[in-house]
Amino acid sequence: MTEQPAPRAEGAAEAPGLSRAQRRLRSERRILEAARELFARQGFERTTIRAVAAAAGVDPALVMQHFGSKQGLFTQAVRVAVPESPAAQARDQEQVVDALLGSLGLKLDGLPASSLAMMRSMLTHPEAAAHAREVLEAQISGLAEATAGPEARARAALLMSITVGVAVCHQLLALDSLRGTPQDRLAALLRPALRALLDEDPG
Amino acid sequence: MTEQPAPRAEGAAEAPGLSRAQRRLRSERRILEAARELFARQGFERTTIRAVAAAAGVDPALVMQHFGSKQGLFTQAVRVAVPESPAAQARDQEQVVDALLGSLGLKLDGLPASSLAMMRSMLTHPEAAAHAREVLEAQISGLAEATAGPEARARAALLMSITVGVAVCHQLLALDSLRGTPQDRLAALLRPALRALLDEDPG
DNA sequence: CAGTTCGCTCAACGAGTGTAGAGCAATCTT
DNA sequence: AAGATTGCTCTACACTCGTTGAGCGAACTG
Repeated sequence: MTEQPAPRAEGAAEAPGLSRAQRRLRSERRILEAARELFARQGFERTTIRAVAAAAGVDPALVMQHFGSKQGLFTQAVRVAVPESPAAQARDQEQVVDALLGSLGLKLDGLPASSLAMMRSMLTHPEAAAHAREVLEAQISGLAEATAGPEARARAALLMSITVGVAVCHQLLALDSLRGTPQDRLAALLRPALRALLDEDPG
Repeated sequence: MTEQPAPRAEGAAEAPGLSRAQRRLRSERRILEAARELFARQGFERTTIRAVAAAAGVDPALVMQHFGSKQGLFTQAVRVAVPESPAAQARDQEQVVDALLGSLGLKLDGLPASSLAMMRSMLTHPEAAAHAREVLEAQISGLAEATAGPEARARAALLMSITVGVAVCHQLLALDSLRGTPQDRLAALLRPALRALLDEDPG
């Protein structure tokens, strides 16, 4: 019927058996989770603190209290264990290719929300761009070290660019032509291209 | 010295010999040019009409009068002759590869501001995303038709994804590892990878 | 040269944003 | 059980944004 006017959910009545610290932690997690999802879907600028708070079932001011500012919330939401270079412990080129395809989110069920949030905002939000550059350059370094050979860094940069491109088109733009193809087929088609960038040939 | 308090540049004193229609057109062009540059640099949401107007040396209200709304301005700024599929009149695979590398902005001196504006905003602005999908799918169709072979559409989609990825990383993120490599070298390194996606091999 | 047109600016509104401070009520302490 | 602590909400401020309508003055028309 008529919607209950939110019975003054004092943040207390629900979840009866939790301590104050536990409830605080639970709120923080809920906010972070909601923030990641919204940042991943709409990017930094279109995501409002009010929307995050509403999605988390919480007052906007609480978000400020926990994370200091919208930027602080974004930083926390995006900062997760920085994925080590996809080729950290790869022994041969085939393992490098496997690692790259894995980091694409083609295998498994997509990339984590935090990664999507960073990617979604990296073209419009300066801090996200800086973070993206940092992460990508680090991965390129690892990749270049693993591949060696002439122009290793340029090759590695192109490999990461390809990864970014496929991730962007598939996960963020959701191109039908990509979504309509099974992920293992995409990986299979992509594999020779990645191999071609790893091979040393007389250019 | 102290800056002149803008001597009431009535839009008339300057450019003495132009007719009203000519001045109107000149204003429109200036606004569009400023808009393209700002949209390309900061994306849709961070670009304000006030900033565009200031960059064009014009009152914000004039922008509204010319383009109706911020969205209208963006649409006009981004709508340019849709680039025909990079492989429209390609005869063999090598010409397809050339066309792809060309549409990357690696050759010449980068992509036009209108393309950069669309790319910059395509992850955060729904209209830009729709436009990007439309353009990319069209190019994929043309590419798939030119390449034929098994799974042609998936291959074409991956080719466009690679193009997008390199363009994003090079033109928008400005990754040092890419900017530090001559563009012809990047093209040369990329070529075998693109070829690998065009070749039909038993997968 | 008088009257009209119109490109343009000025000033302002209303909505939405990030953010800060006061206060409540449930939990923790003694 | 009384007091101190604190997670949380309410209210509101200051600001910026897109957008609008009135009006000015130069360019056009006769």
